Parts: sequence; structure tokens; C-alpha cells
Amino acid sequence: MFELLNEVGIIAQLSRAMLESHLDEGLTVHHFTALNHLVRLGDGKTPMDMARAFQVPKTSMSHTLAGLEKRGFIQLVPNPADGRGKLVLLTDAGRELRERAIQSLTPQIAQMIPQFGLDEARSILPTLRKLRALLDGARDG
Amino acid sequence: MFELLNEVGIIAQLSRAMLESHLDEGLTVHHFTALNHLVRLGDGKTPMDMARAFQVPKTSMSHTLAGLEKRGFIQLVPNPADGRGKLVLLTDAGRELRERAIQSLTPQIAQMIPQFGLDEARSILPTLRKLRALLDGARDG
DNA sequence: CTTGATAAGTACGATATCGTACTATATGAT
DNA sequence: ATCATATAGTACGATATCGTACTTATCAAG
Repeated sequence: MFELLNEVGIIAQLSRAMLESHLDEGLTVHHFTALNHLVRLGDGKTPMDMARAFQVPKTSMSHTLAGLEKRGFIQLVPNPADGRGKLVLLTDAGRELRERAIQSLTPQIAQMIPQFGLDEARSILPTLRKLRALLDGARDG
Repeated sequence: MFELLNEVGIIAQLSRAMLESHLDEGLTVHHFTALNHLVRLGDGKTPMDMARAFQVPKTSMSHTLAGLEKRGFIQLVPNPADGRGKLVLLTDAGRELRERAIQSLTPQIAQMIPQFGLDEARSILPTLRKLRALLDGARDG
């Protein structure tokens, strides 16, 4: 089990480095990850939602979002349902940036496929999802 | 493929958070990861070896190792084979610290096993190893 | 033996991360 | 309605990360 998590950690580190090398200067992996999250799961989340999802302190998320807002990739608007809070909205520029980053990354990923095997990749996905769900639950259980 | 790496990234993030919650104050995940690397693969590596292995800048590794040395968990000695370099040696305290951290983490990991299934964990390990090797090679090729 | 190029580690400054303390709003009990 | 408690976000300071520039040592070529 430790072995498994260790291996996963190394893979994540290597793929993060790969992603980083495809991002324009001034844009960090955290920025991309936040944009990607919003595109995949839908925007209109609160900053706290995102901090919890990424397991980072709210001050860190606040900083990341401030950077994205300053560059026009997201918009922070007051939360109509909660006077204390805000909502994070994607801008077109934000969607485009995320799309461009993925496009830039694609050739390098695609290059790995013949050696790796899509079937094999697909076959382990359900297990990984289960593991993620389990870890996700373990933090409040 | 993106899906796979994304899932792996989330799992790594969650398990890192779990590990972090089991470390004494003042000790970071980076510290633990470095110690773990030395125990698993043997000490006597150079700082540069480790920086490359973790894909971090040498200045970052230098800082992490300085922290470990200050607390007595490793020892930095001149490299007899290279006057420019140093070698990283584990101390007994370092080995013990790593062992204690793992012991502290074990119950929480063990708790997941019944729900997850060891067979399933074992079955995806070879594929993950292959993926790691592929990513590892992709950075210079 | 010199010279030029490369590599290991350090110094230092810019930015990122994150804990603590704070403000403002929400929520629940009475 | 009032008050206690909890929550969203911000301010700020301490530490971490990492890029650039530098020092020192290696190594290949002549």
C-alpha cells in the first residue's frame, strides 16, 4: 500500500514537472490546476470550496485566485447567497488559457501512448478512482 | 491519458496531506520524502543526485538538506571522489524519524485496506511502475 | 601545464505558501 | 431580538521555493 502511494507520488511529481514546462512564464501549476478544476467541475464555486477540494489553506487559495484574477482568467464576484463570501467565475480568457495549455501538452502525452498502451491505462482508472474516493473520505472519517 | 494523470495527481495530493498530518511540527513532506528516498535507495548520494531524482532545483534541495542536517537527521560530508561535491549520509536519528513517521501513518493506511483490497492494489502496481519509467525517460528523451 | 567548458554547491533576492490574528456575516439557541 | 458560536475572506509575518549569479573544482583538448 505504501509502495502504491509512493509510486503514485513519484508519477504525480514527474507529470507536474512536465506540465510546468508547458506553461507560459508567470503561470504556475497551481494556477492551471485551479482553472482546470473550474472547467471540469463548473465555475461558481466559492474560494473555500476550492481550498477544500485541493486540501490547501484558504490563504493559499486566496493568493492563487488573486493571481488569476489580476491576469483576467477568472472573476471574483460577491456571493448572492452569502454576504461573507465570493464566487469564482471563469472568463473566456481563462477557458482559452486552459485549453491552450492542454493542447501544448498533448503531443508529449500522445507520444507515450504507443509504449504504454491505452487499454492498460483504461484498466487501472477505476481502481484509481476508488482509491481517490477512499482517501477523500478518510480525511473526515 | 489526461484523466489518468489527473487522477494520479489528486491521489498524490490527498496522500501528501495525510502524510503531512502525521509529521511533527517543523518537519515538512519534503524532509520526509528526502529521508525516505535515502533509506530506500541507500545513502551516500550527492545533493545533485537527489535534486534530479525529485525534479527540483538544486537550490531547493540544498535548503531541504540544510534543514535536515541542522536537526541532525542527515550528515553532509565532502565527496572524496569529487572536490566540488558533498555526500548525504543518514544518521541513526534520521532512520528512526522516518520509521516513526511510517509507524504513525500505518493505522490510517491499514484502515483503508479492507475497503480497497490488497489484490487490487497489487494488480495495478506494475502498470504504475511502467508509467513512472516512461515519464522518467520522457524528460531527457 | 594551460585553457575553456561544464558541473556542484552557495548567496541572495523575488515570489509562493501557510499559520495566526482579524473583520464581517451567518446561524442557532434562548 | 439578542447573544454566542462558527464560517468566508483578508492582512501580515515567517518560512519555503526557485531563478540568477557566483565560486570552486573537474575534465577534455591542445
